[in-house]
Amino acid sequence: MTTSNPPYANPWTNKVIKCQDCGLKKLCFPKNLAAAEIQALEAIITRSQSYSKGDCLYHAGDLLTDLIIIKSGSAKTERVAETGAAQIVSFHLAGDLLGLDSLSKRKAVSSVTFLENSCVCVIPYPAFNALSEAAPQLQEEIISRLCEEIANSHNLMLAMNNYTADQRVAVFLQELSCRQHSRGLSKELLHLSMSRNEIASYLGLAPATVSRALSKFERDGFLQVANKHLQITDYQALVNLALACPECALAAAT
Amino acid sequence: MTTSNPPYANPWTNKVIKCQDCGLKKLCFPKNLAAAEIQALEAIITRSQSYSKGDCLYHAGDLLTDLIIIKSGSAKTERVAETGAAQIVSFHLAGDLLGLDSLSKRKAVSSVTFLENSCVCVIPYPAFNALSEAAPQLQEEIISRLCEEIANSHNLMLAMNNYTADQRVAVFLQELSCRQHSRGLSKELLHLSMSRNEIASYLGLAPATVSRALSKFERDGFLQVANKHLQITDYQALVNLALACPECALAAAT
DNA sequence: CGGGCTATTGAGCGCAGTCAAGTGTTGTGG
DNA sequence: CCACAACACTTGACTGCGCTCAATAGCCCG
Repeated sequence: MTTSNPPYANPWTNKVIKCQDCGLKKLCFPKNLAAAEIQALEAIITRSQSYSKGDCLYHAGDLLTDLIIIKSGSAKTERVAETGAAQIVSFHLAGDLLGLDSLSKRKAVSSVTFLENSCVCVIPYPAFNALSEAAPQLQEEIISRLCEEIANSHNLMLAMNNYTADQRVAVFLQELSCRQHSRGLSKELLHLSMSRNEIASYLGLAPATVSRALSKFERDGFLQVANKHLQITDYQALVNLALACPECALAAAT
Repeated sequence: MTTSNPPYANPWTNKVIKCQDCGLKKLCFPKNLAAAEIQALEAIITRSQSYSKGDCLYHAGDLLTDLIIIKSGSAKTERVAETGAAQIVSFHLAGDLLGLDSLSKRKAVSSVTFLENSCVCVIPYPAFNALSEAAPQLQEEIISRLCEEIANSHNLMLAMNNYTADQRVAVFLQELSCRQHSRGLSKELLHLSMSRNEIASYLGLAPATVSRALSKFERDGFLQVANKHLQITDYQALVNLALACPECALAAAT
């Protein structure tokens, strides 16, 4: 799975990037940590392992040995029932922690797959646990992330149960827009790394319904669709449709 | 909200019940803790505050100052969107921790309401935090509970998106049956503390659809319905319909 | 015993799913 | 670099599940 490039180094530049110099430091795991703690983290992080589009980080049932953070790229978390029914439960962007739902068991309850070529930072659990004994803020940060994940799930459930197909797609776009924005990217230009199929699974819709919604938004004049490149031309119209979705507030706070 | 009875005492017997003597000790928060830690917990727990059916523990936005555990009774967690759309995201039974989704912010993102007359144990956050510095197992336990909550949400999402109305109701009954069973109660006799309306909200269905599903189960001969008292007469038939729902495995492990 | 609420059941309709055909896009090998 | 194959997406027609609305029946409280 892992393509072979030197550990501890960015595969593009072959240079080691420290947390202090990382573009994600305002957003990523260490955002609330003191300088000394970040320095301690530096010592145990393996940087910039890279994966290709479609690579699987782990499957349900795998043993987990590390805390993984997306440095660049994106991923999906998918849950599969014994019946074979599958459900994408979250999309992950740069700065997100992966495998939070499996943290306590150390055994994956879902699978994570990369949606594009991606790099990750790896923190081995033993070293992390040793570190968090000295720095309780690390545990706090983990707990905070877990709470966010719960709140996100609940919001998604609310949307799935109470909103129409069009509204759900609007919520999805708004959420993505907010998350891109908080990463310093444009609010209006969305680059989807996931397929229509994956969006449909996430929102509990049929793929055809997602297509129809996007086409409708284009007809209604507030979105331009060019395959995976979307442009929101009237943000307020989108928000009106999504009706002040709570995801956005959360994503903005992240 | 709180009815006035002496703190630290069971309102029925007026006797203080220690964690060691509590019927829930196999299931409740301290289940994985060492004797010394439980003893330390004892010192900071306020026991047996009681609430009446319909009482609200807290509303979204309220400041949270304590960790709350249901000692007896049941409750629901409800999330309300700015649009007014409401969604019940979980039902809580004895031994459950309340307000996990609001833990990190110390400010409720959802509201908790009791479904019947209930008693709770209260652990003030400051005392709890002080204690967990000395006993990291406490933090571990919290993290474990949070992970379970995430997994539960994801399972529910999966059910809502992939299962028919009948299957969802079957999943709900099976889940409840498992949770009752792990609390030492019957697997077959279910006593619903929630209304059809609340079940419908939880499952993302209309109340009428829940009624219809229950009537159908009765016609099909594996369930007897007498208002809030249900009896599962063919458990396997129910499981076949719910198709090995993952909730059950989780509830059994709790 | 009556009032109010909750649950059940029926009739009809609409949203979104399914199926299928057609179009566009991407990646691969000649 | 082009041709082709495989795949992803769009769009249309039709169907059906579950929602809505409404009327009736049952339960629980004072």
